[in-house]
Amino acid sequence: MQGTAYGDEQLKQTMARELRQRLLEAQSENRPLRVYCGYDPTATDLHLGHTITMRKLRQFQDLGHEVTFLIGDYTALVGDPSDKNKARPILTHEQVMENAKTYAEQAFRVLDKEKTIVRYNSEWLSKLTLVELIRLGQNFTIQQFLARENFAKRIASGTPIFLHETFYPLMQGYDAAAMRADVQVGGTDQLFNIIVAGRKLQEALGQKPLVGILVDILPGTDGVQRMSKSTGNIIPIDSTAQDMYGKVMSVPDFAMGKYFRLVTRWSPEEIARIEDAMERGELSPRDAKMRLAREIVSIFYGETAAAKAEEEFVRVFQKKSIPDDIPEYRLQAGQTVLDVLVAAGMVKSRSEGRRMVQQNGVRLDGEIVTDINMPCSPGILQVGKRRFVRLVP
RNA sequence: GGGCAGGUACCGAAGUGGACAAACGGGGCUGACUGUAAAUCAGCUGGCAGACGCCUUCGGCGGUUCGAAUCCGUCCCUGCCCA
Repeated sequence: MQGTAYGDEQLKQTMARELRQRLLEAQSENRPLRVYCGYDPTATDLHLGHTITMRKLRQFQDLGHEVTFLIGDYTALVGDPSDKNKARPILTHEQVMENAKTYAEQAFRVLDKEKTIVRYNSEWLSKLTLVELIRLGQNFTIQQFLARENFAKRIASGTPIFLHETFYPLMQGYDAAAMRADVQVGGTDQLFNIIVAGRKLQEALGQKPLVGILVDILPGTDGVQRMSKSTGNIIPIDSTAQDMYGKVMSVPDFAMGKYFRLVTRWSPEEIARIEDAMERGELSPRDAKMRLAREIVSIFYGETAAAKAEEEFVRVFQKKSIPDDIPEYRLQAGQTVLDVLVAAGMVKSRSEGRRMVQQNGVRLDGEIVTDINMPCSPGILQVGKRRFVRLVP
């Protein structure tokens, strides 16, 4: 149960006890536990936040249990109201499937591809009839839904709650029943969906309620809000080692503890050692964060790539030199610096390019560019701290 | 279905006939300082031109007016109260 967060000691104990029981049963029946976690493809990229549950799944997998990576192509149509203070934008099934394309592949950076079952919840949700839905709904009261903090807040602030949003927990709960799951993994925001909805529906359908494994939520690169594509604070899995290293370094110090605990392979003892050393001033927070960044990158890209990413980071940001690989842009005759900024996609518009120059944010071979109309010569063009393009004739 | 209140830029929120590309705050970006951290300070934050200026934008459409985010009509959407 390490790394879990229930926010309620009693629930944690109940779940721990049930998990033990369930393991014994499975053993005596000589079968693995059926474990799953669902991921709604509301965006294209999986990010570090998703990997917490994925690594929990991996642990089960390594212990010989049956793990399902469930793609919530149908639940994504509704949008989970759990973590939002407003309704999600409506996606079409086509958009969802487009997003889903790369989901499983990205997940295999953590999960064992050979041992993972990938399923889509449209498999059973698309066949659910209205009568069946009505029956599911009979297990819940409006009050139970309204008692949830996020709905209560929306009521208080006059923000709409659409009826279809209340279907979400039913749908997710039905997933658990359809798969006859023994264990479901999810973030703490899934408490209602897993513990209230999932378990209840399984019981209603004559199954033994599953054990919920709830893990803590990872904050994004701003250190405060949960990591989420729509907040724009994600560290994507499908990126580069350098990018991942840099993004981890940009996480505020105060959020490091969460990262230590949620996305490294470090033991609680190792984490305690690092935190003590920082506390006593023996380890600078920057160095601790570099260790963190290297650890995280090596999980996804291997130790060699992580070391390389670190070197690159030191070179570019600590020694202020230029990165190793930078995209090239072929200069055309008569182009000014401004033309190139726009043509090479370094700025969104000519106006933005002008602003960058005015604000001393543009450099050519390290020299600050002061004249937008300066004819551009080959060299390294830099915008801000991290946008580089090599200009070639 | 009825009454009332609303729909403004990425978000929140002012503006209620001209000085409005639209106050202010958040977010974002750039610069200074740094450890690509935090905090702080300064600037920028629709597009084209960058000198004047021009174009697109204030839920949609249509009107009134020399001139509309602001007035009128109509439609769509949301909240609250009533049924």
